[in-house]
Amino acid sequence: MNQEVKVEPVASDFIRDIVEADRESNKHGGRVITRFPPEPNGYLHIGHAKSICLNFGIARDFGGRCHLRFDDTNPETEDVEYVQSIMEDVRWLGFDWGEHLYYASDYYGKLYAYAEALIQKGRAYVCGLGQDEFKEYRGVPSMPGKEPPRRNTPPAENLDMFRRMRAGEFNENQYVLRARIDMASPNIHMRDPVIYRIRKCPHHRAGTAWCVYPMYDFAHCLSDAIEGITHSICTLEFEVHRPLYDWILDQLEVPCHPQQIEFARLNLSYTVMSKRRLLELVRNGLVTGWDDPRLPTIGGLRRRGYTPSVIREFCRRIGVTKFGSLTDVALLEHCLRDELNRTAPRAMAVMDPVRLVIDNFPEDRVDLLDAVNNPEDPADGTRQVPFCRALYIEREDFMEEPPKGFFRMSPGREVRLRYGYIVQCTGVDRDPATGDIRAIHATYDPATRGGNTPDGRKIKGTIHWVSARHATGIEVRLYDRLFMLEDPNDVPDGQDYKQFLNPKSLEVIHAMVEPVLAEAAAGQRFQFERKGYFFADPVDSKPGQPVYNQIVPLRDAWAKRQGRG
RNA sequence: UGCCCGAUGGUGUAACGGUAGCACAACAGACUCUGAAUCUGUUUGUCUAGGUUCAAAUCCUAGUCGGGCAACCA
Repeated sequence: MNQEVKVEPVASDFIRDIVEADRESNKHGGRVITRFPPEPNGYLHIGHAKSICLNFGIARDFGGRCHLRFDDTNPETEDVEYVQSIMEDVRWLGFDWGEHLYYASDYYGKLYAYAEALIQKGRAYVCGLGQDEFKEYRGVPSMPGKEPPRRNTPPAENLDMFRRMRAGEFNENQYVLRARIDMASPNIHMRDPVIYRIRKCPHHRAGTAWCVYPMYDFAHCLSDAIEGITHSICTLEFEVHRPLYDWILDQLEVPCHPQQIEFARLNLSYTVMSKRRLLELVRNGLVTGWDDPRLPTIGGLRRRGYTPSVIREFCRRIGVTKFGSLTDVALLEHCLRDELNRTAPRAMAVMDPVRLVIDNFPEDRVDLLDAVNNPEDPADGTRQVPFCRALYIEREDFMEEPPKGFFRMSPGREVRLRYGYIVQCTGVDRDPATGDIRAIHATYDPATRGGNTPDGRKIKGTIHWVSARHATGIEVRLYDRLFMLEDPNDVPDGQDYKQFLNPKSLEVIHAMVEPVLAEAAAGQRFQFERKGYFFADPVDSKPGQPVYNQIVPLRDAWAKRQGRG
């Protein structure tokens, strides 16, 4: 296991209960072996993280192991590019498969032999029905299917045909190998499912060694058995496949018979999780790529500034059930704030700057003021922040005619400049043409250096600032939810989910920041005081010129109150 | 329509026949050199109808609602 992985206690769930009971009854000789079996045809997202945490977490908690197995049985859609990114993402999440890296494609030889064994038992046959006929013979859920013509062909003939399939004598789609189960089964998956098809397509690992490829249902259960998996955990849509999973293993002489257990996949509010939709957003340029910080992909979350531990904590909190739920993204954001509050150093950045001139502060004087890096972590120490006559403050922190309850800066009132001085606003300069505020004027109280009030007077408002002379302008990207609809998978009739993309999901601004932020290295996280948590983008930052991605804003009771008013 | 699965506050989850609890969210207050954090408090729940039982969120039956399944995808 990766050093970084903390062993967080995980409350039990129905799957852990099963594993625990099996271990106590010595069902699998007390062993616990799980696997995470992605198909290398797309990038991982936070839904996969749930599965990864579950499978690797169970292995860790029960002293077992978890395999990483690429379920690469479809050469047409898979690619090594995905293999690489999936391994990177799993490692980044903090999990380690050790020696146990496997590929279903490495079992092609064994799987082929199992298929021949099934034929020899009279439990599989080569079928030459065309796609339309195939459907017709299969029937529909409410009506039984009927026997395909070759269903009762003797094993020897099927064996010969299957070998010829393998030898490349037939065209794609000309023949398939089918399990011989029950054409009248109420479960469609048991109506003689296809277990091998012909594909004259090179495989990203096996090359051109094969022109017959096993189907998921055949390959998956056998791969599990070959690896000695004890608990084969998958999502709910495979529930109806379980009888087939068990049937295949029961027909063949396999090393063990793993137990398939299904759980509900993760759905997150205001985003989409399906491969198809994610791909559509990327292909149509609606996001900048697979690692767009607005996407729930692992790459996107990493780029946004999420940490592996936040994702793990989130997965721990959502639990595991068989109920198809929609998890509120607010829970994810809570996990983020909870961790970042403890770990992120603070700094000041003014996102929408307006000039503040301290009229009684000497023109050429520079005060270096001590500022606490992280009030939640005294070990993080202090830094010095330069203070001058001309500063920038947040435009929204000044109101000429403040409403009730506003306690920032307004004419005649005192406000604290964080770690600076108590200042009193004396007036504003306006653009004579537009009436816009060009600068705010104030006087400072020299006795309040550091923001202290030796006379004990209470100052309600504290605002952040930067010294105009020492500030650096940098790019900051503010993110909001990708969709305006809580559940983009459930759009009103006749409408497309893409219509509900949030046009304001990305806003690029130029902020004025204090020196520590301008000097930061890519990959560093900060809390911009009173604003939110930000991450120096590892891709676009340059030395001395970081670009910040907003990870998550701070909660804002004032904004909420305004929104309500 | 056939089969499979599910249903506990707004959301996510616990309670494994014996006091419906936790977290997020929301709301109110305290505190505060971040309108953050922290602390305190409040609101809101067992899908319906029968049955079994001293006792049902839990077991049984039926219904309702929701999800899944009819790729030579996984």
